[in-house]
Amino acid sequence: MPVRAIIADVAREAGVSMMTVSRVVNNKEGVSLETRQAVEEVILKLNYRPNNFARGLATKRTGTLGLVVPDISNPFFSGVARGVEKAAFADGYSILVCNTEEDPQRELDVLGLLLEKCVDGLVLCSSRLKKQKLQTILAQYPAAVLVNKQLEGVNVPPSVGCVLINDKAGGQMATSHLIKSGHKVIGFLSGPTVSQSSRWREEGYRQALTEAGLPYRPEMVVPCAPTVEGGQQAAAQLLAVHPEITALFCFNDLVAVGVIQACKESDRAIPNDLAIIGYDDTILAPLVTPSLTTCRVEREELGRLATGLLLKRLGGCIDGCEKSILEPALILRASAP
Amino acid sequence: MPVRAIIADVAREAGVSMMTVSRVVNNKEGVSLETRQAVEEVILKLNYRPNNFARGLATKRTGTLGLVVPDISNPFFSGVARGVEKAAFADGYSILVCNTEEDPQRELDVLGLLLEKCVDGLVLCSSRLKKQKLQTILAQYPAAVLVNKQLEGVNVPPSVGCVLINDKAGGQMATSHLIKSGHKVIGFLSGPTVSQSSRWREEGYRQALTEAGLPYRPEMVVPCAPTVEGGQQAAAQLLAVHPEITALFCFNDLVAVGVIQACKESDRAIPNDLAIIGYDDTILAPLVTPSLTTCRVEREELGRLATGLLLKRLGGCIDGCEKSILEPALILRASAP
DNA sequence: CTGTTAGCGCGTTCAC
DNA sequence: GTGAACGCGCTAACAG
Repeated sequence: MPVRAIIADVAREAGVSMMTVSRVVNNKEGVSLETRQAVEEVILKLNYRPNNFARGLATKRTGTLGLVVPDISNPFFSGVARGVEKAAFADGYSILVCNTEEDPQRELDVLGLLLEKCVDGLVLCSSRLKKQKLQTILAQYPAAVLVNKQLEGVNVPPSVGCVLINDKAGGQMATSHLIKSGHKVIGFLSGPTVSQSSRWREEGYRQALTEAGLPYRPEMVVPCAPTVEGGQQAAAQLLAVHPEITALFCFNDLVAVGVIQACKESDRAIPNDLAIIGYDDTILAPLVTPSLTTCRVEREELGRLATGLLLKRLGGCIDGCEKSILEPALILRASAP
Repeated sequence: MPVRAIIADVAREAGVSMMTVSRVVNNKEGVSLETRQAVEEVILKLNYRPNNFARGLATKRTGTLGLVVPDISNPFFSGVARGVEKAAFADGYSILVCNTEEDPQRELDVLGLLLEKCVDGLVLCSSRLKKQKLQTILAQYPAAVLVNKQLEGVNVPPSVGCVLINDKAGGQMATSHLIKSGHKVIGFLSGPTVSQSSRWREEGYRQALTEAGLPYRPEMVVPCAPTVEGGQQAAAQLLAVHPEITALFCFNDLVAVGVIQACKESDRAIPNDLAIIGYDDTILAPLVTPSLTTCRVEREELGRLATGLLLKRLGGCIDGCEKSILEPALILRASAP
């Protein structure tokens, strides 16, 4: 690796002071056109690049954002990451990505690490930390935005914002669609019991039933692992006990695919014997057979929203931008037309 | 945000010099047990965290690696990213992730940006840059590893390594499997013509045919967009012209799914009328109907390999670790049992 | 075992 | 319009 030119090299070569070079690099006023051009030539010639570290030391700004996700290989979070990266890059920031592996201790570790790296701001997705602990940590950051996790109460640092998915609306939308199609007995495979999203979706499911004058029956709501297998097992059991069910709303697309497989085994036709609605609109949804009706969550948009909020805060806007809400959209396909 | 304690604060509070604090923080020798404990207490009390920037300025090491991918939301690259992050984190590094959006200019931009951020090393996936340009840039990095791109010749900087997928073996494996199953007329939907991977897979395809004494017929190899639609169109056309084809090897799983859809339209039974093999083993493969036989590429492993190579180089090992090769594995499912 | 000195590369303050 | 001096927070090299 060739030795890198530093600002002093450029200054010497151009016969000016370091200060002048600095002004040119940062596009500041107070340099004559000729001087500026001369310096720029030397910069090109020496292939000079300012050292972001030294700059950060002097300015207290690093131009780096932290992004913490449970697992970057999960399509949901990689979609969010894309949105974050796009928005951040457009504003001159780069992002430091860390996985928590769903492990609270590791989440603590990476949060500490990002602090040492002096990120200007933080986007934290689906935190597993307790509110108390989370607040303490977030307070050390210049600014932070939580995705998919609500933090409420008097002790929330003013620098913390959040972006949420309107899961209640999603649940309601899906359930209403099934009701409008004539279904009267609708089950909900609700995913992990610890999931906040699951609760909100159930809330929407429940409200749709109530508004339509249909009974809410707790035995129609069964938790399951958020996987194909989880959906398959839960559906098989539920349908065995309650064959009167004609439609299932599912926690996510994977669960819905599991239901499709269960139907194949039990020889049920979709959507005639059983209508199915998933959640997320992953790449799977249009490709499985039959294609899946699902609630679309714009993952990139989620990342963009979060980053936008964060950048606003970094720009000085502290109040009035504490929360954004992303609305899901129902995408109709063959499994519940 | 509370003001952050710095090393001087700790030193003052503990009644020692900054140097002693530094030694404690970095677990260096030369500090008595009591002093060490006293300092550690103050560190905890003040919640002191070293500033990685200042440290980097002094040591020339930042503890940060750059990861450049075409698109982090592409499951292939997010899988790789996971592997990179895991391996990096285990060694105390964090990663700065940038997307190129398949745009060479943007690739140049992010490569420059990462240079300014003083990353210790770089993992660059599927570069679209010309060799000449790439070499010039990579030479400025302390160390770099290319994924899925070969860089050969005398001018390759010694600090550059690469990790490749044995696509020829993959193509051969898939084609041989079809031949063993009795197929004699096998087509190849080869994906984008610019793809290096595509060429290697075709090479393997060709070799398998030749070894089995079957003719290689160029008209059986048709390029297509690496998408479901691309596969569907290409398959429809190819099968219309050459109905004698009984098996298709596809550039990737998406293309294979397109072929499945084409078969549905033309009422061909899979695998009886047409056997299909995909590539990558994405999440889709086991879930579509029929499930897809495919060449699995361990994406996380790819990332781990790349990072391992990079870290070795950073550790000083310059020769003898310039190349790693990842072997794909044939996963048998219903589309070509 | 511990502290002092110097400097990493850059931007800010104030002079000229 | 330009430059010199100082400091950001930390560590390497050298003293004590």
